[in-house]
Amino acid sequence: MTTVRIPAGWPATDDQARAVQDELRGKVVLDETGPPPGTGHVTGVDVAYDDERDVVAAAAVVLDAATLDVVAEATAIGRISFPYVPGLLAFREIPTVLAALDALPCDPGLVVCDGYGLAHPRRFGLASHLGVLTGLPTIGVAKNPFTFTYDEPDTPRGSATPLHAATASGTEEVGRALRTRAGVKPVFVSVGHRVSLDNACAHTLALTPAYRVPESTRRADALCRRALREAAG
DNA sequence: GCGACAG
DNA sequence: ATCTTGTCGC
Repeated sequence: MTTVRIPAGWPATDDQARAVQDELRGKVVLDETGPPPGTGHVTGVDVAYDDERDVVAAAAVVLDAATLDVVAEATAIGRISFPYVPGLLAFREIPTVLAALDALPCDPGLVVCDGYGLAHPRRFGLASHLGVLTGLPTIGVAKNPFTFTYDEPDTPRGSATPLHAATASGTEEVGRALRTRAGVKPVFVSVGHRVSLDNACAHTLALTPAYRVPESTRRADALCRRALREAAG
């Protein structure tokens, strides 16, 4: 476990945070396919909070993409760096997540985030932000549709429909509602950095042989909760 | 102006 | 995210 400080110059207001997103958005790489599913490493990252005690715990769990076995894991503890504001989630999670990733003894490979990438009010969600800061290929797999709309995918696992964002001129496809378990609420996949949407969905399916949510984020979720307990609660 | 809104 | 008991089911 490592301890982190809030970076100097970290945004203090919503306006400052939005300005950072507008500035970094141009650095997102969208013309790469990303690593093939089932090869190399896939890393899940997640964060747990104790707002009362001002503690945040992050975890990064590296899986072998072929077997989904845990290869390595790391945690980090920090102070809460930003309140939860829809559209500004990254500023609350990133400092501690970066520290957890840095503490890993091996290459993370593809990073799977618990949230959105391109599917974001300014097209720069947590997965995009983390990708730009690390240079790693990233995708976002969220459990809720946020402000976006979608048609219900067909019942079978693997079925998908477009995730739409409302724009001034109409609608824009920002991701996909993907059924990872037959007849169960879909997850919402979007591109982060250096990965195509098709590949992001293929990875998500490879990571969900048994549960709706990717094995990577399930592992990271359990680990960061444990780290938070041991650090605070 | 009011409500909704990833985690 | 987090607060929280039991309960139905494999």
